[in-house]
Amino acid sequence: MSRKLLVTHALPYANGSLHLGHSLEAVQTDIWVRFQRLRGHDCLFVCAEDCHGTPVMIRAQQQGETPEALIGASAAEHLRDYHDLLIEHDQFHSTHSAENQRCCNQLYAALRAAGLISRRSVRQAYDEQARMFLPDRYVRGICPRCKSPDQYGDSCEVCGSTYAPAELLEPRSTVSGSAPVWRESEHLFFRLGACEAMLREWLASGARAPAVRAKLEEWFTAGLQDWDISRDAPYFGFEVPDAPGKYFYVWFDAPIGYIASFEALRARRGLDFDLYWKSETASELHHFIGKDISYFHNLFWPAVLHGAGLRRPTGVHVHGFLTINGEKMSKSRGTFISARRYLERLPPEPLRYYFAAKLGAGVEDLDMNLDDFLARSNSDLVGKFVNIASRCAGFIERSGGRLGVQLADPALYAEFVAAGERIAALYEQREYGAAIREIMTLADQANRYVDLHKPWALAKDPAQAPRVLAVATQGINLFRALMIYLTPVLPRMSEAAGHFLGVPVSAWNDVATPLLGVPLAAYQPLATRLDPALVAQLIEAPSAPTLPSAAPAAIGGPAGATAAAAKSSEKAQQGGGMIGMDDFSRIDLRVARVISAERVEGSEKLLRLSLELGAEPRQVLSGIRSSYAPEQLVGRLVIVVANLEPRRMRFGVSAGMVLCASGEGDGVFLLGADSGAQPGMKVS
RNA sequence: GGCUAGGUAGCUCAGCUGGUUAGAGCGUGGCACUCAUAAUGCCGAGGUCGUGGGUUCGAGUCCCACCCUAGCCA
Repeated sequence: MSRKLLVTHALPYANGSLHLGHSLEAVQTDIWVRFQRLRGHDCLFVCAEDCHGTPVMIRAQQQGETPEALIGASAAEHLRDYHDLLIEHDQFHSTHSAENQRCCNQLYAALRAAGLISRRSVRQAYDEQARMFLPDRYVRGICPRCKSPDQYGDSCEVCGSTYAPAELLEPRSTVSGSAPVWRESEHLFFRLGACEAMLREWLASGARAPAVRAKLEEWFTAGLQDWDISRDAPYFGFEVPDAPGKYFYVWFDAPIGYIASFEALRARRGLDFDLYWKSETASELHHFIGKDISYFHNLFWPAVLHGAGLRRPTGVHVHGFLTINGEKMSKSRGTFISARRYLERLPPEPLRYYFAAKLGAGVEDLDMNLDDFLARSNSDLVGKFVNIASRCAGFIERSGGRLGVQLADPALYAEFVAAGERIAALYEQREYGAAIREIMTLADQANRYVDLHKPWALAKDPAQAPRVLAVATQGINLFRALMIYLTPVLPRMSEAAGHFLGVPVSAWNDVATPLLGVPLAAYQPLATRLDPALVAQLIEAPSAPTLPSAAPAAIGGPAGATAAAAKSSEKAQQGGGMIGMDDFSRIDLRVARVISAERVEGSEKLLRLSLELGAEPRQVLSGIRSSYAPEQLVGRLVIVVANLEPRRMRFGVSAGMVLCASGEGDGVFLLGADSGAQPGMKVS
């Protein structure tokens, strides 16, 4: 029976580029959507640009443009990233839209009518110079607990304690730099506490990861607090209809953007609103989100929907965060990878495959180990899966280019078909990793099958020609079954395979009927190995140092350097791994003299070097302790990468890299300069 | 700081309600094969299951403490 589903992933915020964490969520959602469609269900997939709030307003001011211009450019960039990641939204809309304003007003009116809105006064930091109220993140000062300087108004990054901005010592506004004053202002509150019984009932209804359930239980125990849904002018957002000068808080209007995006789609396709949003409807609503916004989606959002007389979500699917090589993604650690940086270098499907192979239904963080990524893509995808088609295609071609009329081993094929339901159940439960393991086990079986029947040996005897064809036909059909199962993950490859097979993959159930007697197109490689050099480039720090921004939420604006980097990396790809002079000249190599060297306490590998390079001595942490004693180094001339982005390590900041040679065996060997060279000289 | 989760072979992960010699894939060593994008098949090596206690006939699996990582604290 065909289900009706509406699916979303979290809205990207208009104040930064998408990174691989966003990509993970989009890919997870897209795979589920494509899977549902392949199973014959009616599945809509909507998303929108999240446009409102103080960060967007301030950033637009800083850049001297209107918020509308900024969010337009951001939406265009995000949409292009999603497109290139093969994310297939039915609708990508905007929270700054007529539809969303209408929806916000309607929901607000309904909540007010239901008695779920209250008003009360709050005391808040106010910047008299900028003439605006300051969100907690825009007040910085000394932590009241541990006295660390320059901490946010809501929590200390050093000691981890949380507090109110008023407790901060020597507070100042990050907008104007002035000391804030405290002012009263009347705000609107959503009475979440009144929804507890309903929420408990709703939470009990759906399947949820144990970790999510435990966390929600904790929130209930702590008591549900009313939620401030208004902000004072100036604010970039929608004005509250019955409260002039007050605006809906961005987190109020953002999830309503899901409805607004649906509305835009409804207008285009003539859909039925009630079928998707009316209370008690039989259609399904699924949200895919990160664990950081579980509170909003598991408490506020269903409460707002229900309070306004609408349906609640069928599922809120929470995923963990993406780490890179075991580390949190961050610019200062050099592990920040934007979606564009990836897409400029590598195709989307290996990434989709890698994410799928590691995703489960739980909230555990997922590590993208770049060596693992390379190995998995090359060995699983190319070495074992695509290889099945590749090794059989030649036999078909030499037998006349047409598949045989029957399978050599129907029982084995039936096993592949039977596995389909198990795999489908895993996709449905979002246990993609388990599904992929299942599929790759089948791929191993397929390769073993071909190995066992040795068509290349049979082909030496012309009398065995029918047998050769039958074995190759079997192999191609096993490949096709797996390609169907991988279609949600690898849509583009599936299309190419459809071209090769002469029949596109159109439904999960295509697997029930083996492909026989039809001509095959000439085989073209369906995937190629990833170039390790390009994978390694993913974590290189951006060449142009990014300017520190006053807006704390500005985490990844479109860097000016990316266009140039794109160009040169394109060249690099075309030139088969060669780089141009441009690329080389971006690396600032310098001669430096070692002033002092010492072992780093607590590390087995590192030496702390102080280098004479320019006016200031420079600290570099170098992993050469196994080969050099500190006293051997003092006074030596070495070569350093001078413009490497400083990297914060557990033992301090390392500002540069000392060049060494190393090979397969033990030992690293320092590069030096002949005598006469002076510290600071450029190496070229 | 409080809370929620995770810490299992070089890497990434499975291990259900505690029960015989802890599994898989990748990587690695050897062999075979040569149809296939140096692909594939077979065989092998690799783990005191974060640390320290405890419960039990028996613990990766339960309890306690601690360490490390991530998220949340509206």
